[in-house]
Amino acid sequence: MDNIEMIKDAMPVDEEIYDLAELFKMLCDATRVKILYSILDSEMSVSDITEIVGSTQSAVSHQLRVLKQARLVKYRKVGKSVLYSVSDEHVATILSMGMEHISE
Amino acid sequence: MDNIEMIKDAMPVDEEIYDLAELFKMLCDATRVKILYSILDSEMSVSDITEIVGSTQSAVSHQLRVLKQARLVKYRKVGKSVLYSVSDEHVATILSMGMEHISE
DNA sequence: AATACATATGAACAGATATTCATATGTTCA
DNA sequence: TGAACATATGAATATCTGTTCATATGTATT
Repeated sequence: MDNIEMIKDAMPVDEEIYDLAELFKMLCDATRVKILYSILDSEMSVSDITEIVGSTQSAVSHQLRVLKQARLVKYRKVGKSVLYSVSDEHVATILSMGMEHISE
Repeated sequence: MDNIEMIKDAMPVDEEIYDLAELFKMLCDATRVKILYSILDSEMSVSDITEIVGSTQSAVSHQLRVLKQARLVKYRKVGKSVLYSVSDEHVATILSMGMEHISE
């Protein structure tokens, strides 16, 4: 078996590749990264996130929806507010891996 | 100091955020992810990568340029060929962190 | 019930991005 | 030198993406 075939065999299947790319797609926008940093350690309301991120309420809400669909964030309603937080600790790990890479 | 201010202070500066998003942007396209997997362990020529990835020579070359600009891959010329490989082991780490996340 | 507040959402738009096609550049070998 | 091969590149295009604006939905308070 030649080298090319070996690499082909080791390659994740297409579905995994797409899912992986999809995950990173969530992290490739500065607004979304800021949102995730905002809610990494403690849950935050949309208006607080908006204030922290320095964007508009609408833009933040749209992006939260995207993150929600990707299951990267979870939320609970409290009165008029909705509190968001990251859905699992992998998010923090991936972000800090990335940070480690760029700060060389 | 309230919670919002604390989070704001812990937030990476904009430049870091953008660089981080930029890094993940390199990984948010299936073709680029496949290319990186192709050259994770051993260097490969453009035509071999093209064959492994199952795309066109032109598309692969364009994407290699993008990855090159982001310093995620390095290359050396050997005869008519150009052999590409990943520029550092962080790439593999980030990819496998991502894989770990999606395979839950 | 009326008002104010918090969040979500749809449409529209501008900018970014990946691919394709055609072709240029560069290298080897006869 | 000319032919064949390998890679790079520019232009064009179609698609995708993030923001904005306007407004809808939902909740609490009076």
